[in-house]
Amino acid sequence: MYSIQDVSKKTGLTAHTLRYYEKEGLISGVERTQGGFRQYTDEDLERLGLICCLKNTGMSIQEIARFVQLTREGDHTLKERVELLREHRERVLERMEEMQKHLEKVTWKLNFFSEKLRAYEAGQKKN
Amino acid sequence: MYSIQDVSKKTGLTAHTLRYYEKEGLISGVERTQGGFRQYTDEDLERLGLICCLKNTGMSIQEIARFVQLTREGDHTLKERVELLREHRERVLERMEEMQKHLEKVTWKLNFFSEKLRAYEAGQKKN
DNA sequence: GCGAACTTTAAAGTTCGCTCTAAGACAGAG
DNA sequence: CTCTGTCTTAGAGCGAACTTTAAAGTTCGC
Repeated sequence: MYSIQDVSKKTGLTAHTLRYYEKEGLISGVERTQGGFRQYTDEDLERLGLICCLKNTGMSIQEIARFVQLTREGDHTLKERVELLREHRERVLERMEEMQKHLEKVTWKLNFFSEKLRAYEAGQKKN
Repeated sequence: MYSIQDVSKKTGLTAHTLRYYEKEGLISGVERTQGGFRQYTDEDLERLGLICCLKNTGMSIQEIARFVQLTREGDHTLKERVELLREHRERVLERMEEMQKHLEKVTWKLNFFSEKLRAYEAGQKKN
């Protein structure tokens, strides 16, 4: 059992953000102490792990909430969940390809400027 | 010479966004007709191309504005520009690696659910 | 030279994903 | 017990990147 601070340290999310995620339906059913403090289980941490992966690959809070909702509904939503993940994966791959392409142009420009800089500095030295 | 609409079509940015970029210092010195309408040159389009690459790879509007500002200042800023691009490139590569890693976990989860779905559907069919 | 469609500006509004605040409850050390 | 620090909630605030609005000016086909 982990306090919200423990989980904050483990995940890198702030306690505020963890509460926010809970409010938005990203992580449901977190247990409480008799005093009302959150107590996260190892399973909660697992679930948070997937959530972070989805978020980090650019899924919106809303879509993640949708996914979590489906998970809670049980096995009859498996198909929809598979589709949701597949589509997400597809989108991410496309985005990464595009980024790759755009990064290449940046790299090209970087090399261009590097060369120009070399020439410029050579010119400076002469005077 | 291109109107703002022409450029909008060519770049995929809206006319609103183009004006916004200009206001934020991303694209400066666009010529005007006697009536005050923007007239973009091929060179402007070139510059917009790089801006889109930077933006698409996650550079903030502010940083791009900084880069453009340096460019305007002349060759003595070449070194700083090279550094700026190099750092950006480094950050992007890191981010892409991380995304790759997180996407792998998503893919793993996707396969897991696919398998579970197959089993579930097989179970359904039996009844 | 008229009217529809397009352009201009400044400024307000929107969405996302947090982030912070306030006010009160609770826990553990001494 | 009391003190200090952490927890709770609802709700306000924030920064980024647009997006929309309003009111006025311009262009162009007929």
